[in-house]
Amino acid sequence: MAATIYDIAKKAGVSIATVSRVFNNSGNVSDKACKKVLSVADEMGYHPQAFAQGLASRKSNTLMIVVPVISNYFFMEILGGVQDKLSDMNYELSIFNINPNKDLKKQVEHVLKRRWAEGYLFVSIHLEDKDWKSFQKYNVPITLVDEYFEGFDSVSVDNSQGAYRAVKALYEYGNRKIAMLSALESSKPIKDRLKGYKKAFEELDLPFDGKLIVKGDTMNRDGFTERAGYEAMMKILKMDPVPDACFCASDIQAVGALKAMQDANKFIPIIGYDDIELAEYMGLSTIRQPMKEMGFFATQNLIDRINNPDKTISQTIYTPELITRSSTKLNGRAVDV
Amino acid sequence: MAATIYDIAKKAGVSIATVSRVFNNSGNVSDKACKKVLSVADEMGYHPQAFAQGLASRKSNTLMIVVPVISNYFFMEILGGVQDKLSDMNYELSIFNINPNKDLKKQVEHVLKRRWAEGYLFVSIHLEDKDWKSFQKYNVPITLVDEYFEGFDSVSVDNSQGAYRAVKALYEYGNRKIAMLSALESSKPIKDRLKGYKKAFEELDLPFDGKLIVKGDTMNRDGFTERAGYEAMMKILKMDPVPDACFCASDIQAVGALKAMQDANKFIPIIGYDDIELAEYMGLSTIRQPMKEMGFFATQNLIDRINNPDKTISQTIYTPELITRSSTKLNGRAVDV
DNA sequence: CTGAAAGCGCTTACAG
DNA sequence: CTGAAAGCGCTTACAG
Repeated sequence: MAATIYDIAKKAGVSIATVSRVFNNSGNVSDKACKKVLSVADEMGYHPQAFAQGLASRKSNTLMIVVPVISNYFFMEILGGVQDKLSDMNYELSIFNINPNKDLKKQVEHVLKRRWAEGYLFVSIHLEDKDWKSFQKYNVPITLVDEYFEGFDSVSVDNSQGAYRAVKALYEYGNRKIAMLSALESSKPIKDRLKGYKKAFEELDLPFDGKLIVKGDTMNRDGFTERAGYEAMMKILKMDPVPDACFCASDIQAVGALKAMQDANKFIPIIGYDDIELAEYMGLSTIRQPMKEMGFFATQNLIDRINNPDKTISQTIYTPELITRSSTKLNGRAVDV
Repeated sequence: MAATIYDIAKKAGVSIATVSRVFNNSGNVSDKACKKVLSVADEMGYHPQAFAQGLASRKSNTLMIVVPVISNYFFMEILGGVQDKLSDMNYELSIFNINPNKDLKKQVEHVLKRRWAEGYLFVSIHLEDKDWKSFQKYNVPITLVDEYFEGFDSVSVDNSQGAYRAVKALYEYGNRKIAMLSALESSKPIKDRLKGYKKAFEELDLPFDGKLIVKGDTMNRDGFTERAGYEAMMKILKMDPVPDACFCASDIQAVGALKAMQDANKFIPIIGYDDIELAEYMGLSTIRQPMKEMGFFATQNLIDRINNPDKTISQTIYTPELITRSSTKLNGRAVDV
């Protein structure tokens, strides 16, 4: 059996209170006692047990990040930002992966009830306002990322605005028949991006045509995959006439689309969405979401709220930015390799 | 203040033992009592607190995954496999991110001492045998991924063999001057892949030339980035004469290399390493590491050990597989777009 | 099937 | 600066 605080106290000839003080840097310990405790602890390989500390102090020192799909690029970048913020803070990080086959609301509620963490970061979890509202009663710090609800801090990007900018840029390059390479319509980001796409058509006075909105057949990860992008672009290239240009709902789909164009040997200008690291190396024009910054900022926000539960709720909305690279530059000419 | 087991017990007119039994499905509770407890709990939004359960039962129901860099593709895929395995198991998952600026061994030891988890998955953590050995005294289930030590279960890939196969394949396609696009030499995977590269040269009776081993200048993530790959390939293409072909130490570097070839408008056959999802869409030939399977299997292994601490230690070594795509097909002809 | 009670390993006023 | 003691919210033999 591993050593406990009692073993250390006995061997060091002090009380458990003193041992506790040493490990919590709470001061009020003589140099001598401190050294003795530390050396005994080191010798016996002792360190306070996280769970006992958590229970006694009523602080878990843990943040939990709740996500729907763990291996997607958006989440990876967010996670990177979270880690950057956490790197020199004394918090543990737990990940809760939502099971897509079970009830979302129940899973979220369960997580909250267990009181595992001191604060929760919900990433890309989309619920109705009334559901979010019902969680307020748990009275625990929550920050929403890529989602919006007035009762919690949130950090998100204006998806509609992003799509709008993409279409408008394509238009300004001289394109008129602008397709959208979409994904699962019921997904929140797609809904918002579709909205922006349509808004652009209205403002630019372009004739709207539902057939220009195309998605792939593979719908895992809600269709945000290279494969789905490939499939969709193949459909687009088979249209007659072929659209002038295409707005892709995500970079990862755009990667598949690029491949499709190569295989079909037909090229149209495209703009992606996200600005994942790869985009630069693929020469992909895109709408940049500052994912890492969002993760960093959201974490900071959450920690601030933990330390100050009464601070004003803040809604942070980033406006996505157009990044121009070569994928929009072949505009106008019919490129055949 | 949130409800505790006492509140529920009182309101349901039973003892706390009964409430506990209900939530632990330990049976021996009358239907009536069970229903009553459940309805009261639901009404008061009660669920047992994880930390108190953990302390009392001496089980944390948590697995911890320890990694050096959180946002790299290898880790992402491993994590995906871990989650797949965990999805219907009753375990929490914590992530511990090693801080590259602090002492590695101390951090690992600290993690172990806190006894946060019931089992630990170390991913790409490379220590000397004597260090791993010293951790055996903590007597806690540990599975190593992408690392080998005889005292713990491990799951890894034969990196030397993988590199060997890549070079041999390139050779069989008729190439003789085969470069290696490398990364930080002190990184364990690079060491092993270099070994395989050299072994192939010997066996194939090719003249070894250290100048053929090239790396980029950017060394974040140990040089496993698109940028480093781009830089290195640019150097390779400037060599006189240009090498016939190139083995890239990772797919992500190969992506950068592909871009470099495009920008320089010079193409040589290349083979990557990993088989990340993108590889297929880039037409990148590669050496496949079954990352997701490794994560899945390692997790299963770890859970098995938690349940049966005395089971025989197992070392699982996957042999990587050559996947042929278009990036090796332009062999022989001098392609200029 | 049920409850009283001890114990898990800590923290933290409180009194000195 | 130090220690005795209560308490954190559970689980789990034990006795019935």
